[in-house]
Amino acid sequence: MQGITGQELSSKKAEYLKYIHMQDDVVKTTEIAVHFSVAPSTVTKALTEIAKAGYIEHTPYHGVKLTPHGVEYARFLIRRHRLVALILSRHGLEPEEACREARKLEQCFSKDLTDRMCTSLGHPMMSVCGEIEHDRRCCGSPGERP
Amino acid sequence: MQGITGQELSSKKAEYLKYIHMQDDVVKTTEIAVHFSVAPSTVTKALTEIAKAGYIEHTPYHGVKLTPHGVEYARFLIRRHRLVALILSRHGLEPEEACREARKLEQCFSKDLTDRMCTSLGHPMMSVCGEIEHDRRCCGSPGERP
DNA sequence: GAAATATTTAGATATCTACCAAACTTTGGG
DNA sequence: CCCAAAGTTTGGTAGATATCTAAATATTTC
Repeated sequence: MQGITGQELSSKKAEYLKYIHMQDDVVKTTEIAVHFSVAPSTVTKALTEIAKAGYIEHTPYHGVKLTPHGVEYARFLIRRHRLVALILSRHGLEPEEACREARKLEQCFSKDLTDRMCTSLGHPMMSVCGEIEHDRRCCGSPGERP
Repeated sequence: MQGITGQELSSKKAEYLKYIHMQDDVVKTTEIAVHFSVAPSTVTKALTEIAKAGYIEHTPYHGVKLTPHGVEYARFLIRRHRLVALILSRHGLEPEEACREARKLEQCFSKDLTDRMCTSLGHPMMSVCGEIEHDRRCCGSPGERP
């Protein structure tokens, strides 16, 4: 997990990755295409690129599955989203709005910035759009140091 | 000032506009080119587009000057930048860092979001990189209502 | 007024993003 | 085992951004 910048994937691709992570099973191209209202070929192209970057395993005709690296990255993306949404909600936005606006902003937050905000917020457990999962190694969370 | 979204200009162009606003006089192409380390022709092209959008008056060979609309917009850009930097600094970033990171994020903050954060912060007068100027009509600042 | 300087124009390159249609391949149910 | 449905590949469109070089043009300065 060294060297994450938070900008490895375009925001659309990051949305795809988060979506894949949030499904239980192997995810099929069509499912993603329907969910995001785009053509299947658009999804295939994006998946190919995400796979090339090492976040998913794409078995043609059979769907995609996150790699361990992908799971780690997706967790970061979701945590980042929820932290940004939390901050927005603390500045007067309603949960819905905070979540929606966060989706526009989060792309620009680096891993480092995300971790520092997380620390400054005291590693909160809840945001306005879900739980925030912390990981020993993902940020300076409690318990990080031996 | 109705209908500002905050995304009217690309971030580079917004940087040019802010720079122009912060100079006293008419600003010359070369000056901008040197400041941002790009070729003069790059600047000319950008200025032409900014002028087309109505923010500056470009007298070829003689430099640029903000229009009233441009002044208003540049003020918004600077206020937005400083508010974002302020929030970051309140989350543990040093002034320098806050200002630098803000430059990466600010582009995504809409006028509306900016105004609401401004309100929630109590219309602060100072940020980490300069004063925050409020305007009766730019946000729900004190004194807005008769 | 000519030389030096500044600026603009024109023409290109490059990258990224996102998207679709059509042709082709695989799978899986019957 | 075949065919329709699902999925993929290929090739193309489109727009935005940002950049540069080289040539043309304008301005300034001596």
